[in-house]
Amino acid sequence: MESGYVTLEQVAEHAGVSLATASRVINGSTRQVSQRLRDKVTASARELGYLANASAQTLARNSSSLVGLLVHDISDPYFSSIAAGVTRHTEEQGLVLVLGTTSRSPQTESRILATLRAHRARAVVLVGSRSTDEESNRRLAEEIRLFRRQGGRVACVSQEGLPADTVTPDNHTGASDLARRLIAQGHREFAILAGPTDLQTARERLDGFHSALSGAGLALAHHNVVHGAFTRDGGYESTRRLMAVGTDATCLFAVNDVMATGAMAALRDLGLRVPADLSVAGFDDIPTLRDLTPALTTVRLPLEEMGERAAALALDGEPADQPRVVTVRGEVVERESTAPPTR
Amino acid sequence: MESGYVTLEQVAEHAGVSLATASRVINGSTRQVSQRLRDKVTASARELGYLANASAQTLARNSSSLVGLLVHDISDPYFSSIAAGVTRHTEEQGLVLVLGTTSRSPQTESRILATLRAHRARAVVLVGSRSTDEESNRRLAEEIRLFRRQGGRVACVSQEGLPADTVTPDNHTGASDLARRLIAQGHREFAILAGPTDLQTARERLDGFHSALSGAGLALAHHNVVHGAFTRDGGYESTRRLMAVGTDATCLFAVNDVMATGAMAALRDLGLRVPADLSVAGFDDIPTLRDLTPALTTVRLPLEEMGERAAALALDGEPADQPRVVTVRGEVVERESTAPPTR
DNA sequence: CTAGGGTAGGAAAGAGTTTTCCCATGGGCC
DNA sequence: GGCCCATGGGAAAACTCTTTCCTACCCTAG
Repeated sequence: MESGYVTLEQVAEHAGVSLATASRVINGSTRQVSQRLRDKVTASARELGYLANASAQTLARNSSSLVGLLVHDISDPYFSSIAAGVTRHTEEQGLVLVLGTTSRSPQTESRILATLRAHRARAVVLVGSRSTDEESNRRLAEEIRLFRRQGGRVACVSQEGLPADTVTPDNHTGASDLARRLIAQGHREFAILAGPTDLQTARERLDGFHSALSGAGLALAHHNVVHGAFTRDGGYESTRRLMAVGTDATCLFAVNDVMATGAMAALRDLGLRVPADLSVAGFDDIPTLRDLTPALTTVRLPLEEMGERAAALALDGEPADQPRVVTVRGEVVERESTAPPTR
Repeated sequence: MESGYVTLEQVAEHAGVSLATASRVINGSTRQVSQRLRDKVTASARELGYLANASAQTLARNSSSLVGLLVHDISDPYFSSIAAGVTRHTEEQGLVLVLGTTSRSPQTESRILATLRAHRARAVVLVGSRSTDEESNRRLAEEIRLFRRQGGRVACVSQEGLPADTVTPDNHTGASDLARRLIAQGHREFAILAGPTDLQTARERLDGFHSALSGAGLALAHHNVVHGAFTRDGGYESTRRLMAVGTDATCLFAVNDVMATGAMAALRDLGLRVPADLSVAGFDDIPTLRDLTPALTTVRLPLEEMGERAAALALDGEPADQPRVVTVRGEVVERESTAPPTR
């Protein structure tokens, strides 16, 4: 009470019982304790202000209540939406969420995974597509195997192909659906802000969009595909590059919403109106960005729910021996940022 | 190597030294170890893939590498921006960040603080104004004292008056400065989305705005002050209520940016143009919302930096015996959402 | 009335580190 | 040459729990 901590031993002594009995009362083991002693122990614990030492419990039980969450950048609303879902699920179960920010660096990712392993974390949720680089994927897979060998569980969001359960959007279908809707609006020439070349998610969305165009007998000019960073500023900069050389496109598809936001800002700075001069579409339907004007035509993903489901995969039920994949369909949401072309 | 873990004892045995020596090499204590043994131990550790058990270390050292971060809602960009700053600082120091989401519930807050105490967390950063409710503040203060008595450190963002270091924006001055700029634009009648009545931050911003109006000899009509939730939807709903009864104001001040976003959405839905029909101003300058159109006139706060400084207060240097307060000045940013009134 | 089985309680052995304390060795100094 | 001190190494205690194993007791059945 005075300074420092109250230990279970003190509680036991105060209650006049053994350490074992006190432990059984406090954590409720399989063993029964008589009501009389039970009352005495709980009364003593309350009186002394006992709070179990989580490290000691982790050590003794060899299993902790920590759950890791790895994101690239927590200030990106895409990640914070998913994080909210993961948080909800872990908090419901009385678990502790450890937030790791990788800044898109595989080394940092490995470092954080090792730390979680050191803490005997119960599970970890990896969010965000990683690169298609073979070497770093191999190392990540190895890190995941180590984690699982120690009894930890792993789930991913948007990252198939790893030895772990996954919740992933159907990027290909979503982008195809979007493309067909834009074609139905009358668009024939498209430009694409395709994100980084080595990012799986970006690539799938590009492919899906592309294949729908092909299906409609439309071609995608090479100079109308611009690669750049998967961020708001990447979208801005890619758009400036695109417009600097000029484009015949009537509709611009950015492979995610934050890039689309950057694109709209760039177009505004160039004095172009959306959708009058150029339509713009995104992907994700990030809640925070729904108040943009003109409102963004995009593919809605249930981000928070995806986080929750990933957490559930990593925490609930029995661990699967085969990686499970939960695919989430996106739904096209048509808003004001796209309109039939005027030329 | 096989399954489970490698312990320090195995490393020691493999290297042919005692457990004590191995421990000294791995963590680098004050004691010297000869280069010869040092090399043997590090080689063995690497070969066996040794990873220290963090719980055992925490137990033995009675101090962990966990740092708590408490926010109301991580998907709110205000909090995620601050979280990014805190993350940066903790990650630099090799510490582990635990994210707690309180959903604005004092009970949840207490529960999470207790959990952090159980884990012997090194420090905790509390973000976000709490209510002016005496009772819950008293209990929070008590919780903080418990935490500090156990050697933990505490820092707050936007919450003065607790027994802990604080980084806080100068809400009063910021709001006053904003009011004066709006008056200079020609506005004379203002409406205010004042947020919850019991939220300290909201109240300070209201007061600051109000006092600048008084200073300019302007009154603030009672029916032009609307209270509501401190969120985007709160702003939307407050605006609908305000406009339902009608207002003579030419400028609407929302006490934070997310509320201002809701306000702009509501006005758009009502067919009103910003700023032509009504100017709108906010507070915070949240990065994610900078791409709104019309761009929001607001008071810029260096959110990420505030998070970083709070983390620094909680982690660097010596703990202060007196609570330290770092005040951050906000800077008015005039953008397109406000313009001289047309009537 | 005794043997057997079930149950509540406690002693003690872990769990994997750090750290204290003790010992041995070697060097410097008189 | 003997003494003292500094230094590096190791044994063992400490940290706070959980859990196994043992004992004592009571109840029931034969």
